[in-house]
Amino acid sequence: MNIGEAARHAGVSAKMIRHYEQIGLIAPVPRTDAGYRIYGEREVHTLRFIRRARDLGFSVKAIGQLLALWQDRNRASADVKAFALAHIEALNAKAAELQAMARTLQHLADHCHGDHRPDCPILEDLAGDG
Amino acid sequence: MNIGEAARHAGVSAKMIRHYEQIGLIAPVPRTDAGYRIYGEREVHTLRFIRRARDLGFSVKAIGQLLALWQDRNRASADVKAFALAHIEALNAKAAELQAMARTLQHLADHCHGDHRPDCPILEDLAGDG
DNA sequence: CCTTGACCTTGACATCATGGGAAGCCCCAC
DNA sequence: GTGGGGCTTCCCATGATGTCAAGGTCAAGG
Repeated sequence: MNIGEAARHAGVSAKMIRHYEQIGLIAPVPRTDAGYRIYGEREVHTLRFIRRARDLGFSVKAIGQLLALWQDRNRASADVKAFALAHIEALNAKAAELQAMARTLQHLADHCHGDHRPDCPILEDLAGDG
Repeated sequence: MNIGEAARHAGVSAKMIRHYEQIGLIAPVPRTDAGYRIYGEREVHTLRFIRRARDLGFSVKAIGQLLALWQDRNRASADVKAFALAHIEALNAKAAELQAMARTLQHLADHCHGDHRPDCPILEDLAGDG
């Protein structure tokens, strides 16, 4: 199977597959005489794993560790769980940060007339005039 | 005032001040004979505005628009408000996305024993085995 | 046999905001 | 006049992805 087909099956762009190979996240695959990469079910499976991990917000570096855990038959589920919980923490922290920004801005917007007049507490706050 | 002092007063790194100048977010300032940038209160005020806007999650491009609104005495507060509300929407959407990831992962983690055994629904889900 | 179109290859560049570092000039205090 | 710290510019790196370009390849149809 060529890279394009593998990409379609895994839900990852061909570009990213090459990229993942280049940064060492996945191992290089065999090539045809013409230099075309050849993929099998096993590789597509790995790519799908990567795709799902990405959808859960894991960084490529973290995905590398997840792949290592996945391929290690002797890992303890506790290790995986700890890894996941740490990521959940990070996700929630980031979400909270964004919500705090939204709350602050909402508060400012609530006090803005929003009409044709120029006075605006939003800009006044940004300018430090408040 | 030199760039370092301006940076300290505004809470922005000197590196970023030069960058903001280079990308046109702020106007070039006068220089000494030796080529040192010279800043006054007015410039520091603008830099502080930029810093606050960044803290609220605005992109540099958006900050450019905010600066334009700030310096336009004829703007309607409605324009500023609409801009802010759109940003609030984006922030909330992003936060919701992160929380959805966290929720999914938490659900998987809840079903992981987290002991010495290798079986782990988290990896199984990522692998598509579920 | 040749063309056409779809696909593959590599490589370079862009995004966005920020930091790091190097080479070299400048200023002030001692 | 020297030492240390600040300034200048320029280049490189991050992280994940996309775009574009130039050129090779393959399969199908005339």
